[in-house]
Amino acid sequence: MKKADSTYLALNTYTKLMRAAESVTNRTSRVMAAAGLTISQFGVLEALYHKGPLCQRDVAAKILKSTGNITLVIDNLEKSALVRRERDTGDRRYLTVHLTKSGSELIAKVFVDVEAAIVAEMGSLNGDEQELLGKLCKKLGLRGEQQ
Amino acid sequence: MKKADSTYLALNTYTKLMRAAESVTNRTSRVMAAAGLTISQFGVLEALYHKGPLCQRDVAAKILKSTGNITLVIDNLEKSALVRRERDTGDRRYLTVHLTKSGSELIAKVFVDVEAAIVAEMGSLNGDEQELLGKLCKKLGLRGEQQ
DNA sequence: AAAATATAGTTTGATATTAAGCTATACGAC
DNA sequence: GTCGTATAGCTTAATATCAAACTATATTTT
Repeated sequence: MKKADSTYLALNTYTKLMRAAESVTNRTSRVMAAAGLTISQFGVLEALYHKGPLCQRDVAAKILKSTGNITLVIDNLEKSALVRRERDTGDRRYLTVHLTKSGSELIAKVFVDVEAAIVAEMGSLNGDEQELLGKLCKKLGLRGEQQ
Repeated sequence: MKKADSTYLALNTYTKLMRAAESVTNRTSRVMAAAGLTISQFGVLEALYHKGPLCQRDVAAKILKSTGNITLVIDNLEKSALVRRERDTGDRRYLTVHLTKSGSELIAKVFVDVEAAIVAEMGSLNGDEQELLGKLCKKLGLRGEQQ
């Protein structure tokens, strides 16, 4: 394969990967928006829902965002009374973030809907195709971890 | 395949797709950041570079963003003297956005670097794998167009 | 021609996001 | 115990992003 061809193929593949990810994200985020949640807010609630109360640093690590960002996202979730902060009595630097009752109820419902949306999105591929896509994506993603 | 299994597979595939896209984006955006450009700014400059002068609406359509957003991005590019706006003499509602000399020089250089970064990213897959990934992603992406 | 409608771009208000610097707390070394 | 360092979280200043309301211009209807 000539250099020009391989460059063309790489750019083409890149574009399709980005479009697919964007397209899937757009549609799943509509489900979140319908519940009044942004993608980040959903990410935080989901982390708390599946891992239990976490300190902000762990929340940040879980959804791969900066701690400054998490402060704001949790501020907004707190205003909506979906989470509450609790100062750790042992180490007072830590704030543990808890789901409130209404936060817990909301995320339980929205998570099911988002899950269904993702399954629907992936429905354009059969099982074998999904496995294949997963493997190829993993190979690409791994590049990152190693560097 | 049981429902639980197919749901699990779909969620798993989704996660890998997102991670791969994120990982590739992170690394290509570093190349842009090194040149002092954000992803959006790069997108605008690249559109103008390959399509010639465009009105803001067309720029917005090209990079799939809202027109309100484009106003700001172009404001910032204009401050950096990388583009200039020109009021259309025929239909005065239109502003045509042009690359300046320095904008043109910058994007010519940065585009080559970004292209190289993308080729490097895709390098973890061989040609056949890239074609396969492209096909699978296209199937996923298409869902969007049809709806 | 005047009124209604459509279109291009801007503004506003909310949220997100990062990097970098800041405060408060904790902990280990001396 | 005090000092230096590390850590958790907050703040600030940019930029991004959207939706919705708005302005200016153009076009269509009547």
